[in-house]
Amino acid sequence: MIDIKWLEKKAEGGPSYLEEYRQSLIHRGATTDVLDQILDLNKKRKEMITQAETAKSNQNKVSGEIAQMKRSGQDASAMIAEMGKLAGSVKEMEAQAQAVDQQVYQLLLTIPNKPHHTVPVGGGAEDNKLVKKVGEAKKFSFKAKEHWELGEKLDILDFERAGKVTGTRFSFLKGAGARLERALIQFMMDVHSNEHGYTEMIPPFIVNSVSLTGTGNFPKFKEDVFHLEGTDYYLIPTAEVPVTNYYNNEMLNESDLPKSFCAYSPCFRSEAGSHGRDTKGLIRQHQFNKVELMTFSLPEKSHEMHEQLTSHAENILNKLELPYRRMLLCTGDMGFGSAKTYDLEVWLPGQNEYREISSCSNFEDFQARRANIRYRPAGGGKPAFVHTLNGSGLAVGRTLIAILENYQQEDGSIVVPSALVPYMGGKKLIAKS
RNA sequence: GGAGAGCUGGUAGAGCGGUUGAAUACACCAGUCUUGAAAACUGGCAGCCCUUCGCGGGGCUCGAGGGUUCGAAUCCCUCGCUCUCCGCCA
Repeated sequence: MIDIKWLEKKAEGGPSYLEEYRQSLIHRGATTDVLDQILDLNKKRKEMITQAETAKSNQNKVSGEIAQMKRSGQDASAMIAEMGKLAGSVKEMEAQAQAVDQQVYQLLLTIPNKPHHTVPVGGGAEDNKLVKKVGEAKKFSFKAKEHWELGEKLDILDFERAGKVTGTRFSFLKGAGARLERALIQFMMDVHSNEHGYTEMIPPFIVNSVSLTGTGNFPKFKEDVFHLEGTDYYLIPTAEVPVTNYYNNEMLNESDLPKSFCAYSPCFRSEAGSHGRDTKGLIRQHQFNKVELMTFSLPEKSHEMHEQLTSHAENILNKLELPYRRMLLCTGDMGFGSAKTYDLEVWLPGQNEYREISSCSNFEDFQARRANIRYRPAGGGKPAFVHTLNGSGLAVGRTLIAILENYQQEDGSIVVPSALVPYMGGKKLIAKS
């Protein structure tokens, strides 16, 4: 959530002061009249609060006098009768002020974060900036196959039966495929907890609407998550939701920060609105596994932590020796709550293109404000919002795809990356049995 | 699923209709003492909102939401959560 005071202050400087933010809203597909609406309502809100509080103040004063009189044995019935008449209108004014306050809050929940100044301005993926490229796209002496073809031939992936059992965008992993998925989870969690210092976590895979509001999924992206009918429970679209809300409504100490967690979870996404995209294979499933990296940081350290977190995700790709590139997303291509996002894109020879395998974002105080996660500065002083960051470290299903496509051989067998061999019980090759 | 107990500040924990936004302790911050640290002592210390250039003033918040009342942390209702016991269960 954007700070209403920041918005107010910017607006005071004249229309030009908000121009940059307005532009970023447009790039993110939002309309900017919400801003004017919010600013107007906020003015009204302040007036009404002042009015209601003046009345309330008066009521409190008289109540105090009544208490005094009662204590000294005087008759206060005339005063009580008069206050009785006023009580209703005071309550009404309070309710009205509260209603406007709620309106402002609800609107604030629907507008995206402001981009960090290092983020390139742009409308879509074509304006993203290449930060670096690691590894060379492997040359094959034969035509590289796509993972679904490889997987089905090896009998380690089964989409057809998943369609029967559940529906489209689901899959069975089988035999060495299931084993490879499990090995990847284990491997990623080991690297992040042992080498990168993250505390591992397995969060609830179901959360409530408060948590989803905290991370920014609600109210705007409600249709993206699966709802458990008749409850306030939702399947998590990412472990980011439970892990970020781990400290919801809490006050941390500066000495507690930074706090970093790596969490394994399945992720569930309705993929509403992506009909027809990536319908084949494992790329876009309703359910997939992911290892998530999440950091609660001091505000002044968060961009440094962002670089670090991204490099931790990259480290998995390095160890698996998969070619990839890091993109800095432009204002128009970033997620709703992010101030700055790096995407890691892995090379997929079967599809002959780079595909996102991790997205690492710094939300600054956007989520902390929604979820009310603060810390008390070490030298004493006012509590402040923490900064939250997260990134995939990595999307497991897509990593499996990358391994199948990059490590394929002409006969359709798959060489197991050496870093994974111990996690595969010593198996070095996945071949047709 | 049944029965009971509880939910108060950063934490623990008093208060149970009217100077109680809340005793006390711990934590935290500042200071005295100390070569330094610890201990001891002294003082400070909830958050949010409105208002003010500032000093300050005002309002709200004792799990959440309603209600009773001139007035509610305290009484009533609904919901959520936690704990204990019983049942069931991986």
